[in-house]
Amino acid sequence: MAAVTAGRTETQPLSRDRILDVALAVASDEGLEALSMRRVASELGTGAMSLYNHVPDKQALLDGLAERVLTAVEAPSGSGWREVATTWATSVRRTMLDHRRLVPLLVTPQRPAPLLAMAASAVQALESTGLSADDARHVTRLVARFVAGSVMVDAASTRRGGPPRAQLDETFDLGLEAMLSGLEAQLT
Amino acid sequence: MAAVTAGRTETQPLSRDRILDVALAVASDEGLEALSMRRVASELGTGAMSLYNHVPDKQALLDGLAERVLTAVEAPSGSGWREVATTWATSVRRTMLDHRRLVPLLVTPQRPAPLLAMAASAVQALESTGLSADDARHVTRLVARFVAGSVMVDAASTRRGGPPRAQLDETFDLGLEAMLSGLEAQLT
DNA sequence: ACCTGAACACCGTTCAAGT
DNA sequence: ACCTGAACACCGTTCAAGT
Repeated sequence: MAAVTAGRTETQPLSRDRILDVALAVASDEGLEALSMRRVASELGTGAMSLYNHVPDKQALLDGLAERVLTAVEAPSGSGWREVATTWATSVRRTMLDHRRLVPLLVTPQRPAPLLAMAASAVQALESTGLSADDARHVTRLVARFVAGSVMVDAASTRRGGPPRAQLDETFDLGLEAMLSGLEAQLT
Repeated sequence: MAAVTAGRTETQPLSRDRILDVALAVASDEGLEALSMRRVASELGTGAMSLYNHVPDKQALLDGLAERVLTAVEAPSGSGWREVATTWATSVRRTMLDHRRLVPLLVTPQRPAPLLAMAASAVQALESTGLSADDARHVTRLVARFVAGSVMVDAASTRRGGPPRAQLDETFDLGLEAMLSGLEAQLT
């Protein structure tokens, strides 16, 4: 909301960054349905067409939004593969739930989904703990699926008056633990 | 495609069922982006407003579509809880992947997501195998999350030239097995 | 070069008028 | 009662005209 108000100041020049700032504020406050080129432009005190000097089209704006949000995911760390997988999964989930209304954009089955793009770094981190390339891919693939589903469900249920966040966190932690224990038996 | 063509026959009266038939055909063939009230109406040889005599609004049409697709999910069966969980998860995934382009609608974090609605029947089936109510809910919650994430990822990757379906199936089966083995240790 | 108003081809839905 | 055309308030984007 603060960002939206700041966006109304008409002195600063238009830029991709300022456009993304406003787009993020609108989508966070009012949801993806409210995010239109015309709306972002009017928030910036200009016409829709002015945005096209800084962004090729709306899809590119959405991609930029997803990319910006996901830079907050911390690099996976830890010495054991389970620890690496856990910190990665937890960080991805926390980041996405920090932007509940953007979740469909972050997990969507369009384009090279950002979630899958991040998978490469997870695979690498897992390999550095001693896992084989095959095992690292296997673990990443399945953890990513569980995280994606959890984020969808959790974002949906916190929007309505679902269970408290603490309970969703606990369910996630238990599920991740179960998945990792089960995977351990499948490693070569 | 066949349904769309059949829809052009202008003799039959309009009905919710015929509208859903056409909507399903359009969305399956051309994706959810192509699905509009005006498009469905024109496919039926009438104007957009005629649809509103049988469907309150577009959201209700989408809900009807999701509901219709998900009736194909088989009732979970089996004597042990693992077998019940496996048949349910597999049936939900297969049904959703039979309608790849509808997946965002089926797993979306809006409204009482149909996936969660179906969860109640899974909980009941699990309880009938001897699981406690708490355990049945725990297993259902986590399996549903894994299934939702898997379907999102699988629908996205088969749309592009991703890995063959057989490999995605195997990844899913292994992941489900891992999840269930891990959950087994958490049961009371 | 960068910007932008008018215009085009769409949306979902309200409303009033038809049968 | 059921149906539906015109109209309203929106979309994203092209194109031509401005600076």
